[in-house]
Amino acid sequence: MHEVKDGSREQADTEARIFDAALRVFACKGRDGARMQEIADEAGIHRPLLHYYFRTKQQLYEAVARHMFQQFMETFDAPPGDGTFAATLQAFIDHYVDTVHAHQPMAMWIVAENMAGNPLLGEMLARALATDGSPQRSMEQAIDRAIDSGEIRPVSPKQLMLTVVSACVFFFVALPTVKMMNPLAREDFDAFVEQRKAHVFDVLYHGLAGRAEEVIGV
Amino acid sequence: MHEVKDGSREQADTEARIFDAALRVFACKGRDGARMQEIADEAGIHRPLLHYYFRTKQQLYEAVARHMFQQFMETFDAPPGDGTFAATLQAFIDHYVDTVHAHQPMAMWIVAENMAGNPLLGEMLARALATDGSPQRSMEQAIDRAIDSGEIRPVSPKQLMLTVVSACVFFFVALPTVKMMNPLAREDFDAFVEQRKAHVFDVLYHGLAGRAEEVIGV
DNA sequence: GTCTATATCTCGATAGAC
DNA sequence: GTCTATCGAGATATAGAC
Repeated sequence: MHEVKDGSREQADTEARIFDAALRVFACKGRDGARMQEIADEAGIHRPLLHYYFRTKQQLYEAVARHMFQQFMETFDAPPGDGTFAATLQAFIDHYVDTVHAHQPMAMWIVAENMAGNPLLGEMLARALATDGSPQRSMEQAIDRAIDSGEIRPVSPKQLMLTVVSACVFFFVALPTVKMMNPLAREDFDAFVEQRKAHVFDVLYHGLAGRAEEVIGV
Repeated sequence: MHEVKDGSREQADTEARIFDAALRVFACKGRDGARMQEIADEAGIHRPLLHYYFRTKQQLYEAVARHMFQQFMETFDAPPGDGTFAATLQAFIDHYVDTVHAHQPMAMWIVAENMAGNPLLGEMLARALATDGSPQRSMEQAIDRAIDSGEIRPVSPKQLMLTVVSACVFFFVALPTVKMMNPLAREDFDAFVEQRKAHVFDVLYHGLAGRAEEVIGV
């Protein structure tokens, strides 16, 4: 911990660099599609070091998968709003997008795992649901309360949750296509992300039609 | 074409069965993650037949990729509505979901291709944008017109397109997770899909807040 | 057109020098 | 802890019998 090696500080944490590289490669290519060579290149080290630190590809994958699942669970831990559902929804959207933005490989890994049909994600989810209770549960309850109180119209909480999450995540797993179709996304991605958070809340909460019968001046 | 072989009609179109199997496997696992053996198993034939019909894995992949890109382009060919933007949006959502529902591997392939960062999709898209003009262009124009006419509030057309597509596609690339969190999705998927089409239109067009100042009786 | 057998190459994993 | 060299398993691709 207190060893200081002049200019070559990077080598100090080879394990972390391998882990980080594996995160990206496994997320993008999936467990079977990933190549140990590619992970080594990404980490800037030679292949045998992967085995020195993590024995096998499978063990490296599982370590990475556990980490990404933790990050996935965090996406639902939005700070509470100020009482109104509008604030709760805005906070949820902001937190969701920010978390995925900070951990893009996690989003890709979730999708890759789903598409490949690996049992690993399902097992982790089943365990999480059994212990913590459904992670997205508190948001669904907030939706129910908002409907009961009359703040929002009646909608299916599960469908709404899916819509919100879809709107917050999908563009991260289709980035090249999105950037090709939206100049802002390729020229200033951070600005695009901020615009997106605002848009998603705006269109979901207020809708496109807005208040057609709105009385001017009220 | 007119050869009739008693009970063994299945063998007639081996090539199509290989193609169809390759569609599913490449979509789920990506180009590098897919195994020729798995495709052969999925098609119910022996491995060498894959090479008899398509020479190499790469050629087989490119053939299915071209096919899936065609299907992707079709997702934007929604029938015109009856003039109102509401009808146009509803028609777009219905068509989008139905097309992806009918061609689920296509949706997974688009996402896998994006995540892997293969240049193939980018090249196909660039060519399509250069010739046909942007595929989603007509929908964006419809949004612009609806804003100008005052039918809907001003929103970014590109953000709205992304939101609509996200809401229509994402659940297909995260099916196991969605089914784990939504009983209807696993017990009656077709009913779930219909519910989803209705929900997406409803929440996007009317919004959650609805008409807060709505005057009863108007 | 379809199978069996086999050649070739890539990838994961280990041994051993430094 | 990191590199070079190499083994063995698994994957793609082909040859040749039927």
